[in-house]
This record gives sequence, structure tokens and C-alpha cells, in this order.
Amino acid sequence: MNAEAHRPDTLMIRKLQSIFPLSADERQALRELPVRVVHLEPDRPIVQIGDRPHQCCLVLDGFSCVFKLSYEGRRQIMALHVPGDIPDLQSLHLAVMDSSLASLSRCTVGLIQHDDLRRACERHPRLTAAFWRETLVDASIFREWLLNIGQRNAYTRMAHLLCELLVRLEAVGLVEGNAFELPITQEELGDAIGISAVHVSRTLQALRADGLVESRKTRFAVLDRERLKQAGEFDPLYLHLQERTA
Amino acid sequence: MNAEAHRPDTLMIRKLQSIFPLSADERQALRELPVRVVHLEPDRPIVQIGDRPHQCCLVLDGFSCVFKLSYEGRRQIMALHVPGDIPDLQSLHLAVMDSSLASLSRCTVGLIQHDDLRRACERHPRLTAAFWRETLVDASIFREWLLNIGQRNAYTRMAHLLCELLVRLEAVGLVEGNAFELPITQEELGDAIGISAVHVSRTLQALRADGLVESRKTRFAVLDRERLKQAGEFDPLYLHLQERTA
DNA sequence: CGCAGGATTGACTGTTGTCAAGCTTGGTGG
DNA sequence: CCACCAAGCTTGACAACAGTCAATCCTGCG
Repeated sequence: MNAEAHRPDTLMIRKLQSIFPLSADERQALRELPVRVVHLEPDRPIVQIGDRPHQCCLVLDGFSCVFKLSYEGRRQIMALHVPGDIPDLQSLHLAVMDSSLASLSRCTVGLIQHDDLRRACERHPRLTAAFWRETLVDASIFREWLLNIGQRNAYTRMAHLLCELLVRLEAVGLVEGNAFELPITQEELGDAIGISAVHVSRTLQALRADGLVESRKTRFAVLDRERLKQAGEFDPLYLHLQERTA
Repeated sequence: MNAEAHRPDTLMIRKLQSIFPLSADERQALRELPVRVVHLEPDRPIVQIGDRPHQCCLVLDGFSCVFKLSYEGRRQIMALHVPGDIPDLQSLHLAVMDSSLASLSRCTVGLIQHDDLRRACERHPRLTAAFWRETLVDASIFREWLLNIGQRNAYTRMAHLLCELLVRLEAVGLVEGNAFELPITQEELGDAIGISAVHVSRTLQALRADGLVESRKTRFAVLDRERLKQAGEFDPLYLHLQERTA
């Protein structure tokens, strides 16, 4: 990624603009937000369930996830975050974290104080709408994941997840051709779609055998977008991109 | 339910207050919202995926749900709504519905125009925060359901769902002793926790055999709250009730 | 009384999980 | 420079939870 894209404000603005039009004024207010940049190794906690954070986390580079553990220690990943996402924006209005947030890959994040965000929202009321909207899109993604995990088989789930990542990464300019980096393990992929690591391996092999994707190391290439969408029952409606508020 | 509880404003206020403290002024503004009351038979559509609604739906009596269908026609219920809930509050900021909303039981709902809600929020900015918070609690419930469906077995899932309903119905005064009405079919219960109707039957039998619940017709009684919570790995943290925003 | 929708039961199937072993690969240090 | 190690991936055998199908039973309602 180039230096410009690494600038916290640029990424956040790009992401917000993908779901909500911003004025020059509003963009300026976002650029002026004080951001503390932090680099993280893989699998590092960022915020834990039960915490009462006073700041939000903006993903700048790499991947993070929100997850919870069952009593038997099984992990469900509720969300994967791509650069530009604000995974714990909810903490602005929910005092206590109901899930944990951690880095998956090596990761750069920007920390923004709640107070600063609240001040920006007061001065620019449409920013409130923009941030609210972002949390609503997150909720929409949770709903789609519920459908994915609750009603679809492993093959379809995996195809769906890859379609979603392709679209979301494209929105922030992280897809080259049809390929993207996804530096997470098969176990983590499995925790995201509710299947075991062993079955992830088999499922990816099936997708490769069917000529839908290619994957070497952490690089995934989508060979046939249309067929992958079909296989994953993927309709990007739920991402609410570029929606006219008509 | 008595006449007072049936009044749209009373219920909504009670529900909002369970997650957010409201001033007398703010309560008054809610009472003044124009509400169109509608009665629905079971299984009637309220809003459909793809729609662009200009109003929100407040559940006054009975149960509704948000759901989507997979390509093979399997239905995932993403949320069950109890009286006081506003299932499609998201439509205030997301133009297009990403899931469908329908009645499950016979049902009374109140329809409130977006314009009226927006005006109330402009005049009483803390109402914006209250409504935003309600959508965030919904999102938190989606996350918990992801954990439930993705990582827990049928027995635990069912116990968890019953615990959640007990707590949410209690918050709006719809639990007598340890019992509540849940006038939905086993098939619908199954669609909510991602198991087949046949397996719902077996699972409820197991819960009854273990002395955790009793169910006759549509009436469910929790016989041992503590053991049911344990069985369902239930921790009400994610419902964000009565949270101090300290 | 008969019907329809829902619940239950039993038999069988199948997708996915678990376990354990072997393989690949990248990194480290002698 | 190469041997070794650890993490992650792959493979095969087997087990198990849950799905499907079909028959039967309830029960409320017309």
C-alpha cells in the first residue's frame, strides 16, 4: 500500500464515502481527528469482552476480527475487518464490550478518542448519520452471516465469504485484478464460517477443483466471479454500497 | 395485556428506557409521535427485502421476525421481536431493506413515519442516541446468535434462546412467574436457531426430560433458571440492559 | 365427526467433526 | 549453507450430530 492510502483519514473517508456521501467540510472534520497509530503483531488483543473503552479502533492495514468463545472454548468470529473499517464504533454508545477485538494478521490500527468523535458529530450532524449508518451496515453483514452459517453448507459458505471479501476489499482498493491478500489461517477462516479447520482445507480444495478460485499461501484469486457468486448465493445488496437515499 | 400496556408510546418508552435513560421531555416527544396501529394475522409480510420503506414498525403485541431465504428456500430467522421492539429501525438510514419482516403470531404493530422520527430526533438529540443505541443492541444480539448457531449444539442453542426470550420478555413485563407465551411453531423455532423442526421437537423433549423447562402448547415455563442459563451458556451482558454509560 | 396443522417417533442418511499421521514451508541458528 | 523446528496444511478413517422421510398421533376447529 502506498503512503497516501496509509494515512488514517484517507482510508476512513474512502470507506465512509463508499456507503455515505460526505461534504468537503465533513471530510475536513474527519481529517482533523487526532489519531494514535499503533502497530500490532498477529493475534494480539485490541479490546476485550467486558472492557469499557474510551476510544475506537480504525483498521489501517491488515486484518482484525471480532469474536467470542463458547464455554468449551470454541471461537466464533463474528466479523472480519478490512482496512477502513471501525470494528468497535458501537462502543461510542454501548459502554461495555460484548465481544473481543483482536488482530488476525500483522496489523496497523488508528485509535480515536470517543470525545473527539463525539465533538466532530456535534459540529457536523451528518457525521452522526454517517457513523450510525456504518454500524447499521455492520449489523446487516451480521444478518447475512447468520443466513450463511445457519442455512448453507460449507462449500456455499466459503464461496460466499470469498465473494464478500472481494467486494469489500475492492471498495478500499485492495484488489488487484481478481486477487487479494488474506493473511489468515484456515483455522481462522473456519471460525468465521462455523466449520472446522480440516473441513476448510477440503472445502477450498473443492472450490479450486471446480475452477472457482486459486489460492497460494495467503493470496486468493477469484477465477470466475460469476460462478463464485452463484456458488455462494452472493447478492451484494446487504453491503448497502452506494445506496441512493431517495 | 391491559389497555395501558397496549398504548404504543408506553411500550416503546418502556423498551427504550430498559437500555437508555429518558427525560420527561424526551418521553413526551415519543408520546406525541403519530402512530398508525395495524392488526395482523400470523405469517403476514410487513416489509419485504428490497423495499424502500418510509416508516418504521413498532411491535405492540405478539411476535414478529426478520428473516431471509437461501436459494434452496431454507429460511433463517435473524431476530425474534417482542412487544416494544422496532425491528426495522435501521430503515431510517439504510434506504433498501436487506431482509424481510413478517408477523409470526397474530400481531399488533404501530407504524411511524420516518419524517416524524427524524423530526423528533432533531428536536431532542438524545433521542438520536437512544435509537442508535437500540440498533446497536440489535447488532449485539445478532453477534450472540452467530456464536449460538456457529458453535453450539442444538440443546445449548435452544436453552440459550429460551433464556434470551425470558429476559427480553421480562424487560417489557410479559413474564408471569417463570412462564411466558410464545405462540410460534417448532418449525419457526428451528429456523431461528438453525435446526430442523424434527430436531426442535427432540431438543425440547430433552430439555423437558432434564427438568429445565415445561411447555404446553405455546406456553413455556422455565423450571430452573440457573440450570437453564448454564445449559444455554447464557450471559445477559450482550443485551446491554441498564448499562451505566460511566 | 372429520379435517388440517402441528408435534412426535423411528429408521436411515449424510455432512461435518475429530483424531492422528504425514507433508510443506519458512524461519532460525549452528 | 544446511539441518531442524514449528506452524500450518493435507489426507484418511471413523464417529456423531443433525437432516430427511414417512408414518402416526394430537388437538382445536368447523
